[in-house]
Amino acid sequence: MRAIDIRQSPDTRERILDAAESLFVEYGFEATSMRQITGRAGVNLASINYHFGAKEALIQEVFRRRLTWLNRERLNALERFEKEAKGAPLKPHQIVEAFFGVSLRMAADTEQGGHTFMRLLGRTYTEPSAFVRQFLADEYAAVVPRFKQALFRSLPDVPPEEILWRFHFMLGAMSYAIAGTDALQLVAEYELDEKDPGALARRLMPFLLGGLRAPLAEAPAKPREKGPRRAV
Amino acid sequence: MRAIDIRQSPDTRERILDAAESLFVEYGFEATSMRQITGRAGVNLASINYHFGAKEALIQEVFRRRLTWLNRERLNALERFEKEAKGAPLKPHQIVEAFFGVSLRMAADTEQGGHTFMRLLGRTYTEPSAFVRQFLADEYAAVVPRFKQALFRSLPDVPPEEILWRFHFMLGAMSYAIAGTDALQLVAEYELDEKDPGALARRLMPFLLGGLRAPLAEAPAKPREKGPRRAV
DNA sequence: GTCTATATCATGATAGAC
DNA sequence: GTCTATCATGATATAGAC
Repeated sequence: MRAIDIRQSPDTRERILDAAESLFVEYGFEATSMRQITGRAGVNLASINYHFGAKEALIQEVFRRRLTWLNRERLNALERFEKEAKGAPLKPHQIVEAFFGVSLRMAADTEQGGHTFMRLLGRTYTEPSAFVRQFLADEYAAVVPRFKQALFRSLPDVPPEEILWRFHFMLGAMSYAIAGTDALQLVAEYELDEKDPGALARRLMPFLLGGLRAPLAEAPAKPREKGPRRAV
Repeated sequence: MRAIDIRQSPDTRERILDAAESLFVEYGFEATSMRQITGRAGVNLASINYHFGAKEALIQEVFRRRLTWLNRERLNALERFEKEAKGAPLKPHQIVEAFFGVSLRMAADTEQGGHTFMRLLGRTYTEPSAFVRQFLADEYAAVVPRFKQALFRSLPDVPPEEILWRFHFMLGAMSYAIAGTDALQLVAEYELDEKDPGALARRLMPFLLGGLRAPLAEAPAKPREKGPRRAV
């Protein structure tokens, strides 16, 4: 009968994951040493290898722990809307809400580490490391096709290829908006309303929808078939 | 009277910068060793320290070399439009063209390494390393205020704070679109028209403008003062 | 300016006592 | 499961001959 040591709860494994997550955001994967991680977690150096085997496996577990949940939530949200719609195509704002709204809500959670994780995730989309990229691709394999289909149905007049590009652009705007909070200071020397965690979502969602529904650009070289040629 | 050695031109210094630039994109700053750089450049290991002093200084020089030019081009483009306008506010699309169009044109240059550099730059906005962030902030100090002012004048009905957020979002969409070409495969398993270097600009610019000019979100809690309440 | 050789240090990983 | 001690490796940086 042993009392739980307060300083040790949550358990070692979880403490390592939390410490690694926050350090990866601050310094990146490569620049973060295992000594830093175990130092911040207050555990022994060897415990990382005991619990995870190697640093690479630890990195993957940091992502898996939250990403699986996040993607299930995204699918749940999408399916709720689809149930409501009873077979009709969804509205673009519903699809955007299901995918990006869920992410932004996670990013607004500064208590349980959701914010930290979303910053990390955002930076990781442009991460060069091959094994991380492969890992992300696998985790998204179940989600992305569903959202693509929903967007195609929702915007039948927009060429599918264009929709994919814009999905890509939206992902970029969001990732960067979350990950690059520091980069925000490049643009605004004074502080914006960062303290309010909901502010980002309220500002970003209209931007995303505006971009998604923007009028199409005209084809590059091919001249219009009808109507007069514009004089240059 | 000595003939120029073909294998050695351009000179050592430039070869190091080119090799470093491409390796930084592939592996990141920390993960790229000086041995890799000198290896790819075909020069001696010690030559980095001879020419640049330390790795950190090399990193800065990789950026300075192109970023100074890029930002001057951005300002030139802005000033050309302002001259044309003769004191009138610029159109949003002109400002976006001056800032992002110039970047995208550089990103389309796959011959002289502009593409490689813009990918690197995009990733670096979310770079954790403190000295890189400081360096970027200094390089942008002359440019950003000018574009902010132009945007404020161009969109007098949009609150300045909102404009800054949207500038931030645009920067994110572009950075990510350039940096995360690999992440594009997350969304589109088949290849989009990446080969055409102008395609990105043609697709991205409408998206950016659509986001920049999107209707404002309503204030969160504060109810509208005029007009009927919508039934939920 | 360029090379070889090396100093110094931090890293990821492991062996083995407890 | 947790610790100490240690290994092997690869990192940045430099000294000194040419």
